Amino acid sequence: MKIASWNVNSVRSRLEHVTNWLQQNPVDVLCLQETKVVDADFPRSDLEALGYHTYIYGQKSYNGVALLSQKPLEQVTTGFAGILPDIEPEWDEQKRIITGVIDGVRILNLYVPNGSEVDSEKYKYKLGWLNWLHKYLKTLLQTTPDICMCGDFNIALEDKDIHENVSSIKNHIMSSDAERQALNQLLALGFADAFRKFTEKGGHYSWWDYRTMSFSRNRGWRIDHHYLTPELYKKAVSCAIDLEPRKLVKPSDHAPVIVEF
DNA sequence: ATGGCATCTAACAGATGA
Repeated sequence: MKIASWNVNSVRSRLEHVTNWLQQNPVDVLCLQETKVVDADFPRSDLEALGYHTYIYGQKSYNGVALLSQKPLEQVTTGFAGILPDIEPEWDEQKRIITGVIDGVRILNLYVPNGSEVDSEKYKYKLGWLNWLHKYLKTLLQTTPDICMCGDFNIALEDKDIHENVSSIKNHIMSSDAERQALNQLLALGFADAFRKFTEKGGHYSWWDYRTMSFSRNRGWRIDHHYLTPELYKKAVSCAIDLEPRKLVKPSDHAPVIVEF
């Protein structure tokens, strides 16, 4: 089974890239982030025409996640409230979580808040959001032991996941100590990085800033991840970043990442 | 130190992203 994750930075702006990519890369499930569209305007029919079932959780202008699956998904849930029904509704005002089950595997598609700048209000929101995600995962693991947690985490866990021209990594958004600690606490529940099962070296990135020709200079960050529970991690046979869509005209600033298990 | 670039909104500048 192949599961891909791709922050498309607007599914409507990227529709042609997404449909072309799916035709060339017929994955079982594609997890999209930053769809930036309300559900009524999601380009559902274009994707269904390729044989994909669509499960969407969007909002106006910002955020938004979706699952595209060749086979129908079971037990689809959205938001924190899908698993934590008592959570305050404000934590789901930003649409960042959608999940579904395929062949007994829970696919968890996340768009973690960006955080803006260290110590900003958005940064505190990011850390609070990750704290709720910890509770969410603990609950989910009680009923679903096999989880593929993927998406745009907006966190680079190790220095080698960041290009060498970033100064003060420890105080930078996406690599600060508190962000890494929060992510490590999630992983301590029993998740491992699929990419690192196959690739030890740094220099592999999934996001490059649009500005300053970052992509052509490979000044990027690896912030899009597939984290697997133990049985899935054992079964994983590959995990790779596809650079091709990032080379196109008007690309997303993220590249898709694909895991196979 | 700043802004670079891209997307969205009922905009023509500002918020957001990372």
